[in-house]
Amino acid sequence: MIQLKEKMKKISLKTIANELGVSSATVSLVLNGKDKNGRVSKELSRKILDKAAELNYVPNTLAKSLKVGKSRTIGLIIADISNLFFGALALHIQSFAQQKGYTVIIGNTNEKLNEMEHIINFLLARQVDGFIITPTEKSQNLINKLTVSNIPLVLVDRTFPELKVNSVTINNYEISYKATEELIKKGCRNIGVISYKQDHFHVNERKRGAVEALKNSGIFNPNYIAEVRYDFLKEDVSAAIEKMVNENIRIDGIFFTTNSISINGVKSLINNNIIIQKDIQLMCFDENDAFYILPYTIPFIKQPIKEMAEKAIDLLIEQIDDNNNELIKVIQDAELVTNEKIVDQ
Amino acid sequence: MIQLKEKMKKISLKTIANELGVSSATVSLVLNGKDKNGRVSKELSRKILDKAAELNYVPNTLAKSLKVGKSRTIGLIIADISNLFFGALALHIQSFAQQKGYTVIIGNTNEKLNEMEHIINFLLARQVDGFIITPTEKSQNLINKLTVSNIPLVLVDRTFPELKVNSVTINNYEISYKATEELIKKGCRNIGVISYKQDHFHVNERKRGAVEALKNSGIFNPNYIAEVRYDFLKEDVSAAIEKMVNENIRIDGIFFTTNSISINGVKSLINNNIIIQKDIQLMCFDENDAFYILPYTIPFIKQPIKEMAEKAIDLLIEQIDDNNNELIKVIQDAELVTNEKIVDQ
DNA sequence: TATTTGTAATTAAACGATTAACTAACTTCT
DNA sequence: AGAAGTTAGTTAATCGTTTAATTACAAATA
Repeated sequence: MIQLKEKMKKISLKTIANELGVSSATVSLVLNGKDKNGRVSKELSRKILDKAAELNYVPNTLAKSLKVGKSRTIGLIIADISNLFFGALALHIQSFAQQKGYTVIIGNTNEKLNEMEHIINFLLARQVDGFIITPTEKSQNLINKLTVSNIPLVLVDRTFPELKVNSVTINNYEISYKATEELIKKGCRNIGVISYKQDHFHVNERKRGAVEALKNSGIFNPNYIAEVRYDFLKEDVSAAIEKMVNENIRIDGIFFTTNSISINGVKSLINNNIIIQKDIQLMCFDENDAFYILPYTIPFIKQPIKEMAEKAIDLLIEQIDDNNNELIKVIQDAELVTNEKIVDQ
Repeated sequence: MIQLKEKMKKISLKTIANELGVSSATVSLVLNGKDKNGRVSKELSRKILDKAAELNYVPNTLAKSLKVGKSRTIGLIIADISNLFFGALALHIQSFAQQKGYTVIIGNTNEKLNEMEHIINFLLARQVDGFIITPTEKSQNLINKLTVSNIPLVLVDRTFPELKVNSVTINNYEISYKATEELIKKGCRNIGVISYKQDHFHVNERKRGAVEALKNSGIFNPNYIAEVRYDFLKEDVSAAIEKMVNENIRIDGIFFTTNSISINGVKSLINNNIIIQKDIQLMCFDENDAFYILPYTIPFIKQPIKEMAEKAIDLLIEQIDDNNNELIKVIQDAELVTNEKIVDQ
């Protein structure tokens, strides 16, 4: 026997209006709380509210968005969602957005420019009210196109300093300088720096901060500066570590400029039987779950992820609501976390 | 000087139609590729396509969705997005959905029933075409409400066996039985099991599988079975491990029934100076980044996350497109990964 | 009494797209 | 030549809301 699917009739404003013998405008007014100062009588309001509940009315957000020209949706474009930093960032952005009544649609670019372009167009078609973006390399033109179109936009974590675009970042140079000084204070004299071989302003700022600190202490050694490729992260970090460890003067400290580099660096050190915190002092970027199982804390630079998320949402919604046109570049301070327990072995 | 925001006029079908002096219906036909077999002439098609490109036309998905009654959006409701397993699941679901032309809106319930209800209503208002859900405890009624409303739905990872609802899960009982046998084969005779004190069918099945294996080998000991609370995970796991380790007959193997328990368990063992793979053999649930830095691989049960994601999307879209009414419960086989390197110390 | 004010609703257009039904002008066939 | 078929479009309704403008009536004021 063929079972016909019961075509559950959708409940709309009109359904309620018809059942009550009123106009759908009145129903809309009541259901949106705009029935104050003599728009709709108390009794009718009550009846409408009751009927809506009875029929289990669910408003159609699409129709509303179409009418009012705002979708209360924001596009979040992340460079690499499998990276824990971005995952946490996305989580907080979503949470803050929700608090403000916005939905977030997440897109992942995998650090690819063409994917970024594709996702932006896709989200534009979905009528997002604005974007929060961690831009990929060389996406200046794409970003620029959005800003000249007056589309609300905030870059986060990364930015292009030459562009007139709102951003929320941390003080990459300063905190890296300070973090490197911390290694020096601990007595390290042969300090390595491992960074990406990429055109990312924020990462290069970190490297610059570390290098400056080393130079100002007179212990800078170009042999100890390594650059790894994003697409060969594991191999390159491993090679860099092994080279540093086998130099005639052995390295006694390393500064990693990103969390992905940090994780692979720590793994390489463990594999090479270098005892962290004894043979070598480390400074990582970002807190990391991968270090959770270690019996000690590796010093790291803690980014104010939650605050960045909140600021980004605030900036964006300000632009959306007020059509605020002024350019704002927020720089938030990262924090050094060094409360390590010394490993006892 | 006040700078007036230039009210960038939105480009719609009508804009194109007007500029070309044709009807918007024709434009719609062409832009949707429905201009075949004598609907629109070659030249006009060309002109419309060119004009659309020239004006940088972006279709309004909201309007389309409103008209056709499908949003090509699916709601993904995750119990705990900070959990790596769910993160990976979400990533793959999103990726497969995108391939099929669907957008995913993710909601996070934090394992809370009322948040789950709230998110479902929110997404219903956004006119999602269907749901993929990892349901929280005691959400049977909520799930049931969706199914009786004929809303396309697939549960994933977890399910309620008593409910007539589509699901994609793994063979929790069987793989746990097999995994425990593996520990026994390695010579373990005092095997602990740490699981959640919760009403989750899938986790309880894992526990049942382990317990059955132990019983069938005649080495079941109720003292070695621990249940921890979700909200006090760290403390409870730590206490359980310490108790097991300090029993008069020391434990020589542990089976963890989830990845979060696994991580905390491994951390506790390391903190207690128990040498994993020497003093004790482990079996974890799920691959885990937190173990990435260890110089050895801890045996684990690998869930086919990608395949689960794909199957879930396929099932859901089938329901959406074909109004397919038949009940399907997919059970996929998990895999035992035991290719560990022995730690050399 | 005539006018204003206040209260409680309705009307109707609009948002941007889709699509069934229709028209009009040519071709082709018998 | 008339009927039928093909080609190339248009018309108009519709999806579910919102909202400015309007109406209708009652009460208050001049």
